[in-house]
Parts: sequence; structure tokens; C-alpha cells
Amino acid sequence: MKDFRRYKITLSDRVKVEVFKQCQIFKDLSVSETRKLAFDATPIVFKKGTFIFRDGDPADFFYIVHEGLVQVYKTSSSGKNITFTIATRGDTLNASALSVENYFVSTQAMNDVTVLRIGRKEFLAFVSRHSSAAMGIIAAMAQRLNIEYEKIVDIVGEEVELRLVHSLYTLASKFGTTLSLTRQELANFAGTTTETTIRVLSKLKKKGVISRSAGRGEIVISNLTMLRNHMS
Amino acid sequence: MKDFRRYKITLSDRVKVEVFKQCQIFKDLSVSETRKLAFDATPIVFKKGTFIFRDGDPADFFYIVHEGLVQVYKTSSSGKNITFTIATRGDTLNASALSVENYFVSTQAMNDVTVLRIGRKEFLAFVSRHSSAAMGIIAAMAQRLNIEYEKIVDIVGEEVELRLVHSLYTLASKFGTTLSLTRQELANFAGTTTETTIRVLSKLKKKGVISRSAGRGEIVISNLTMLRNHMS
DNA sequence: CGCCTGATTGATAAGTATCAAGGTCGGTGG
DNA sequence: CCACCGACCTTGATACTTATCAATCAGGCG
Repeated sequence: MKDFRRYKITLSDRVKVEVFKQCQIFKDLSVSETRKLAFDATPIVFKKGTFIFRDGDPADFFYIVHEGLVQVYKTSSSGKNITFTIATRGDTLNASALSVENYFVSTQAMNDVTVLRIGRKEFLAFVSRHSSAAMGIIAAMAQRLNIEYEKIVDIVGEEVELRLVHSLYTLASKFGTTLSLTRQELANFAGTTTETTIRVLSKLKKKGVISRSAGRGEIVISNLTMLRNHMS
Repeated sequence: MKDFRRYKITLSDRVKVEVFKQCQIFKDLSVSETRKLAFDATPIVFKKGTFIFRDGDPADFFYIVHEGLVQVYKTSSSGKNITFTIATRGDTLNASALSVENYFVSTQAMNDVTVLRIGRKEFLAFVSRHSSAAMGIIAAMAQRLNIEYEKIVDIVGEEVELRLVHSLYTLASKFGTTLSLTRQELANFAGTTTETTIRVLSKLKKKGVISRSAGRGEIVISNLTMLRNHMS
């Protein structure tokens, strides 16, 4: 069984509720309300590299990440991947996909991932009955939209170096100063190529902003203040 | 009074309700429900070039466009403007700004514009009491988010010519084949410069996709099918 | 009539992607 | 246990796209 790329597991109700409480969407809900939803959630494991869903698939489920990292991205017609966010514990993959027939991003496990999922209908019914959940979703989407607006401004208006510094800062704010990312993954996040990313990282290493000694698939920010100063 | 850049006017309740019914956010609400909200709305005129609100201003009002065109954009730190959408009758300027303390885009009247506005508190209260309005907002935001995701993919992954063709197609779908836009406005929408935009338009003229004879501040698409074929 | 905004074209430069060629590490299988 | 293979990292040379700078032109409005 272990060998499957994707399989169901069991989690205690207590643990499930905990995950939901960590999700900003449900922060204004009472525990008893959250419980109702959490009990309906099915835990599923996706092994590293597996798709949770793909751009264009029918949006049948709502997902929350319980464990691990999930890349949320889109592929351009010329084959490039652009990563919009890296979801972790408590993050939803598609609060938006509620109202749309099909997912409009792809999501892929960056390591072994556990998610909780709820059928679309149940989730929709719950949200329309609990206005604070709806307001939570609106707030989360507004925040996301703002981030994407800024990303666009960044890509159009700023140079790659600045974009990469912004990306590093964003990621560090979420994950801390040690990032488990390959250069390629960072490149996709910043909207550039692997080679360019490496060149910029080399520069930053020389300046002492990031650590010279970091294993493969790892980027360590050694001086966060200096990184921030680079963002002006 | 006429000379002010911005002033209140009066509109019949019937007209106000009509505008609200044209807004996709409220399409599932009963007329009597919409009425309650519409009656509270204040009509205001903004003369060409005036800001309705600016990025960073406290988000005190919710706006719907009644008449005219409104540019929704953001300015990068290097001074470039990126236009996200051009709002027209029935479009909201900031369904999102509900949950956020400050606006995160700027909105500017492209010609003389009439909007309806509602105080933030009233609007919030209404939405949390009417779940179908909340669901409408979620749907609208999901759609917008999807558009922005695609824009990012476009900007990072495709060449300027394709981006401009996409932009023209998007605009034509909304406004028809005659666009009242300067080259600069189109450039901002596509995330490029005026000069590059002109060069691409010249090419498209040669191919017969857009009309050679169009006045200043006007772009006429003469062959929409051919434009679509350019998007592959 | 002249000014001001928008449109146009050309020349140049800069920023990045692309292509190419190793180098290094970690894990896997013999 | 060692050797090999594949994934990742790195650096260099080159080409291409597009921004930038500069100059001119055209039309509407006061």
C-alpha cells in the first residue's frame, strides 16, 4: 500500500479540527461550527511530485493542507511554469474554486503531503450557511488578489534582481530563513530562469545576504536585514 | 458647480436599482433585496482624469460604475502604471476592498464618469446578511483572480506581440471592435511601452487585423477572426 | 496661429533568455 | 562498498527581445 502515489489515511477528529482552526478562513467560526465541517473532511496523502489537481480539472473538492508543501502554479502555452504560492499547513488550495466549474491552477506536492478534502457541494452548502466563513474567504481572496497585483507590477516594472529579492523576502516571511527550494523552484516563483536565479544568488552570496554553504535544494538567508535593504 | 472635478447628483431609485441588477455580484438577489442596498447608494460624478480613489487610501466606500470608463491600475515604484481592468457600467471597483483596511489599487476616470457608492459599514452589513451576495462576490473575485493569474503567465511566458493580441481580444470581447484607448493606455494594459505597442499595431495594420484609419485615441479591429488566429 | 498631446519611426543599449559545457552531490543497484 | 547515474548547480558566450532615447509629425483646441 505504501507504494501508491496517493492514498487515504485516518486522522483523529481532534487533529482535523486543529488544522481547520489554523486556516484563516475559519478563524471567526466557533469551534462547534468548525467541527461540523472538519468531521466531513477526508485525509489523503500525496507522495512527492504527485498532482493534487490540475488546471482545467473539474473542481470537485475543496482542499486544506495538513502536512507538507504544495506548489500552486500555472503552465504557459510555451511550457513555462509560474508558481503563485507555496501552500503549507492550514493553507487552502482553492477557496476560490468554489464558484468555478474547473480548477484554474495546478497543485503539486513538493514533498510527501497530507491534505484534508471536502466535497464541493458540502463545502458550498456550509459556506452559504455560515456568513463568517464566506467573509473569511472573501478576505483571503482579497489578500491573494493583492499579492498577484503586486507580482504583476513587480514583473512588469522591476528588474529580475529586485524581483528575486522580493521573492526571497516573501518566502522567508512565511517559512523562515532556511528555504527548502531548488534554484528552479525559486526561479519559477520569481518568474525567471534557473540560470539567472543562480547568477543573482551568487551576487547575494558575495554580499553576504545569503549563505555560501547550503546543501542542494536549500537556500539559507544569513542576513535578513540586508535582504530587506535590498528591496528599496 | 459644473466646474468641480467631482460632485454629487441625484438619480431616480429606479435607475439605481437597474445598475445594481446589471452587476454580476447581485444577480442572485431578489429585486426587493437589491432595492434596500440601491436606495442607500449615492451617485457621484467624477470628471475625466479624476481619481475615484488611490492605492493606499482608507477603503471607506464601495463603488459601482453607472456611466463611463474607469481605469483600475497600480503604479510600480519605478513609476510605471499597470492597468488591470477597465470598468464600465455595472462593474464594481472594489468588491474586494470590503475586508481590507485600504484600497490596494488606484481608480481613475477615463472620461466623465458616474458611480454609485455605499459606505463600507453598510455594505459589509448587507453582505454578511445576504449569503447570495457574498457568494456573488466570491465568484467575481475568483474570476478576477483567474484573469490575473493568466496575465502573469502571459507576461512571463509569452512575447509582447502575443500579449498585445490577447489584450486586444480581451478588450474587444468587452467593448466591441472599436476601442476608445490611446496607445499608451493599451500599453499599460498589456504591460509594455507605448513605442512597442505602436510597432506591433503597425504590423497588425499591415496584416489587415486592425484598421489603418482610426482617429487619435481610437483603435478599430477590422478582422476579429484574424485577431483570434493570432492568439494560438 | 501656435501649443500641447498623442502617434510614429529610427537608432541604440541594456537586460535576460538561451545554448552549451562542465561540475558536484546523493542515492541506488550491482 | 563502490561505481554509476541522474538531478541539481554553476559559469561562460551569445543572441534576441524590448526598453530607452531622440526627433519628427499630425491634429485639435484655446
